[in-house]
Amino acid sequence: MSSGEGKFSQVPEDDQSFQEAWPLFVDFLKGKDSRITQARQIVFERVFARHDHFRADDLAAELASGENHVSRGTVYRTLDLMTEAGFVQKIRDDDVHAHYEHIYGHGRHDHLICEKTGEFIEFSSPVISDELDRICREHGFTERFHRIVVFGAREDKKK
Amino acid sequence: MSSGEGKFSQVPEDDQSFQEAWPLFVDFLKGKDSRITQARQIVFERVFARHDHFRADDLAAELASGENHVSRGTVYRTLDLMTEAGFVQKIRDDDVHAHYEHIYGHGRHDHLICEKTGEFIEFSSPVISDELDRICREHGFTERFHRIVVFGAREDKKK
DNA sequence: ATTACTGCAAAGCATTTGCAAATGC
DNA sequence: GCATTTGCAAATGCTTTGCAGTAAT
Repeated sequence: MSSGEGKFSQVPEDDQSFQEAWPLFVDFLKGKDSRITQARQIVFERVFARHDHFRADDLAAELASGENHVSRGTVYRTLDLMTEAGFVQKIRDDDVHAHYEHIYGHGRHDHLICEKTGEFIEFSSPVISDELDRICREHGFTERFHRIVVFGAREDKKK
Repeated sequence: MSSGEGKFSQVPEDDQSFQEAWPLFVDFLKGKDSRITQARQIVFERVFARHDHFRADDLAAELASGENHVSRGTVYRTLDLMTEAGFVQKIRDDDVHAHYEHIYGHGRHDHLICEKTGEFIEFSSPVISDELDRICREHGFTERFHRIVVFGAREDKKK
């Protein structure tokens, strides 16, 4: 898909994130009396190797037929664990397919989704966060997390 | 895609909304060389009779076995038409099931979703809209529509 | 009379699950 | 050596679709 001006491309951030995050996931699993398995590590690593968002079934397909086989079921199961542990967030919307992205080291953010190119543009806004806080308070509501998705199109650069 | 030019009804009663909206849907269908059928009217009416949001499959199940039979396929097809015409909006999120709600006479709004009760609390915020506008502009992005969902829980009031 | 629409049931398809075999601890 | 996981594949469950009959124009 888009490959051009990757603003993160010069930083080996993903790899570093992985190095930092994996031990945390290990702890998480231990805390649940769950096991540190090869399949889980493969999935975890693959998720961190991906940039931005990805489709669950896409990842599953990729891993189901690579050299590091991980079955579809296991990919979905591991993605659930990673969500529970807070390493990925689900961003499923108008699409039937579940999308995920890893958030460790990124911080929460939301997206503008270009319907022409499928591109995901990240943004985050304290103004909106504050306002949502206010709204929640007003309704006696405690937020666990929120999701904002703006559908539309990126304007063409001046022709 | 905004609705209700100038005619801000003070009475957002569902029945009245239906009375106002149905002719507009008729026009929409005529404009597409589509037919005004009994099934479509039943679905349309049922949607307006519902308060707030509902699940597509729920509506389909209801109509598939009532006195006014409308088959599942037709319900889904009609819901698509209504979405295209702007009478309902899809609010699908963490759930596999598609949710809809009619927006005619309500105006766009977003939701706090209580994970304990499944309750949908509506809100709308000019502050957020303005901020989103600003963000879109900043990214050279044209919004078609957006969706904000806040997951969490409503605090117990008393007791 | 046309031709779109409906109903039904079968097909799609992402995701989940049951169970025997494999693997972590 | 046991319990948890994995890998299949079969099952789910919402949604879509093909087709023949039905209804709208």
